[in-house]
Amino acid sequence: MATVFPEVVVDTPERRSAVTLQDVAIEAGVHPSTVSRALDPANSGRVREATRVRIMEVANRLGYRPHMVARGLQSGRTATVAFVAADLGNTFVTPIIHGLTGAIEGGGMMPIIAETEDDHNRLTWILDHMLSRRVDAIVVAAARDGDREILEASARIVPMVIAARPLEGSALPHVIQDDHDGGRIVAEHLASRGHRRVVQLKGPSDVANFPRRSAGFSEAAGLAGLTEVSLDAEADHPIVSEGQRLMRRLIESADPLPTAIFAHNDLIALGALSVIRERGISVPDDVSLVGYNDLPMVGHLSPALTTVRYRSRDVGEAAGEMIVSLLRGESPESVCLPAELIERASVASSESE
Amino acid sequence: MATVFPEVVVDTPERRSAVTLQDVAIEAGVHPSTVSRALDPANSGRVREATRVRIMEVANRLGYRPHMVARGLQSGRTATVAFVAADLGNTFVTPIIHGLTGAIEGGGMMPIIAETEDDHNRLTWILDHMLSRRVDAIVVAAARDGDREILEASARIVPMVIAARPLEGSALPHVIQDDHDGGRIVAEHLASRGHRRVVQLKGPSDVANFPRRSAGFSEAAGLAGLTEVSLDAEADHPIVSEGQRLMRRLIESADPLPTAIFAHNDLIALGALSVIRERGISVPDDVSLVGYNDLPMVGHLSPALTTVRYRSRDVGEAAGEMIVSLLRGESPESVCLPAELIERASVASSESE
DNA sequence: CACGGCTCAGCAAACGTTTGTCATGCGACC
DNA sequence: GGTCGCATGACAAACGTTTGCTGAGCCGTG
Repeated sequence: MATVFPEVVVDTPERRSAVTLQDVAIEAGVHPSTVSRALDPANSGRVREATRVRIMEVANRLGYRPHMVARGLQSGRTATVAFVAADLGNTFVTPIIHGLTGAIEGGGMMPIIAETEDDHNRLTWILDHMLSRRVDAIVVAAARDGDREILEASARIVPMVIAARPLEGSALPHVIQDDHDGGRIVAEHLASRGHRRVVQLKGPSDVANFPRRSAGFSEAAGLAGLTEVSLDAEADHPIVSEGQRLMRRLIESADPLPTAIFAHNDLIALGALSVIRERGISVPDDVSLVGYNDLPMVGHLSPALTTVRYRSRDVGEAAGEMIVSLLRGESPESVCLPAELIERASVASSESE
Repeated sequence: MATVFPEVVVDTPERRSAVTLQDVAIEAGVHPSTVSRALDPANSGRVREATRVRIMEVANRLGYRPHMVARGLQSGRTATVAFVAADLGNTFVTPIIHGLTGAIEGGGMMPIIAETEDDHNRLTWILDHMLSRRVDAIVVAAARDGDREILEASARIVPMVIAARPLEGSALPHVIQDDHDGGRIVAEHLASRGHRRVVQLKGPSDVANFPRRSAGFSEAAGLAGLTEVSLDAEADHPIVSEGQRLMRRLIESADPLPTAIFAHNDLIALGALSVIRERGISVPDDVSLVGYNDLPMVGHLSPALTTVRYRSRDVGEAAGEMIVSLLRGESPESVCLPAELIERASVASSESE
């Protein structure tokens, strides 16, 4: 049985602009290497002005476009930065990508994205893949405790910056926010509003941000004489449903409820809030609530959520600048951005004394 | 003046795993081409089983990692998909990237990201750059009216999918949502709740979603006998501050206010809401408000925002699947996802009659 | 007038793969 | 027993750049 149209492949007439450096060279009557130099601002000094102009004219006329893959093979640089996130579904990461993109695009670099889903094996696979792609650098915003070795191994091959999530016990360059201090200012804020019994809804302890927030909070709480109700559970992931789970557990186990709750991030706070509401409890009249991250829009919640601002765009931008610096052969300082409390309506004064 | 340490460059001992196909070949005592075939599942049939096993053992022992840049140069494929967004600051895009990544990573493909900032010249530059990088396909979620020609020109060179924002008058494969119908269901909902005088807070008309929403709304409003208060302005960009501007203008120009407002997206709705509040007007008691997109968290606003759900994750995923299909040489059907109204608390019944 | 140095451009060797073609050796079939 | 075909693997030519080296002219200087 014969195929109807065996050679129907002649479907794409001029697919892939085939014009190459070679073509330009021939048309301009020079050698390819001369074209290469003429087109590279850094080397165009090695070419006579008249020749350069002629070459550029030809290049434009022919619609020449550099072949970055070929260039990458020869030069070893791909103008590509890997960005590894934990969860691309989290609105927290867009601003990081935004900042990163802005910081690196000046050099013609662009980010290439992957997502670990907080799975160590996936992280390993992704790093391997990124190394195969010969990215110029890697930004990891998905570090967890068990990931240190694999990350440091990769960092020995290609420049790496740890962002957003600290990597405990590692000397890799990083740009993070001061979570310990973030925890502290929350505790002090609650104390200053007269709260005495407080509780934390903790994020997963293998993501270093959360133990740090926890420690900062507990230390300051102790100093301020607060009593901290302990909950024998932490969130498996920093997401809404886990916030709901923790909040239910708290309601079952603590009677009376503490007067203030510190949720380790806004999503957990949101989950807690929904459970609180469905039980007919009022925020902030019956219980105060503090989140973390200041996600877009939590200022418009009812009540507007008091939270710690996390400047994720700045984190992405700083990470990008650090990459650029690293690539220049410099040794940039790690960055630790300050935490900042955003006071809104979800914390009330406690009349408990 | 002599440089202190001229040859301090010996700083990176084993930077870049230098082990190449060549190395594996020598160690295994075969020709590089044999290694290449042995490692490629599609061609490993051309290699004796025993040889294949030996080669793989050597490759593992040496820690061989394929050099995707070299492969890309030879094969013409880079396993890379360009994703072009308008504004990476918008939480709307993360889910799109999420869906896209999930759909293409099966084939080892990864997205490379850029942002137009709704600037035609930037779009042009980005497309050029992506073509230089020899991406295998491009997903554009940033189309505006004036972009049609440049997009179609690029689409002649590399497979392209238009996502999220329709491109009026173009036959390029696309995956969008039915904005016209979205506008319709909003109007019908308002009518069914007894509203008679309504108004639109329009998004920029060069982004095709908005005229479509507008048309769908107006047609259905006409059919339902609603009178539409017209506002002689539209948002320059679909962002909060523009929503505020439009709302102020509406308050100045319309007396009395219509009983219901259709904001063309949630951000505009949010801006409107903040102005409404600062004037002491109540939503939904004095005026009802509908948004569009169902951004994460608008369900937790006060009042919870009635809005049209935009399944941006699904859009990203469908776009990714379409890319995969296109790359297989197929001709996938364009996708138009249905709009769905999410009724919440920001729309009340009107007792206006 | 010769020679040193500078400017300009060509030559060719990489960079690490993939892939079409060719060579060898073997068993099988007629 | 000769030829055919198949399995296996080597060879070499790409893919489109960049870059160190070489060399031809030219100018100025001694």
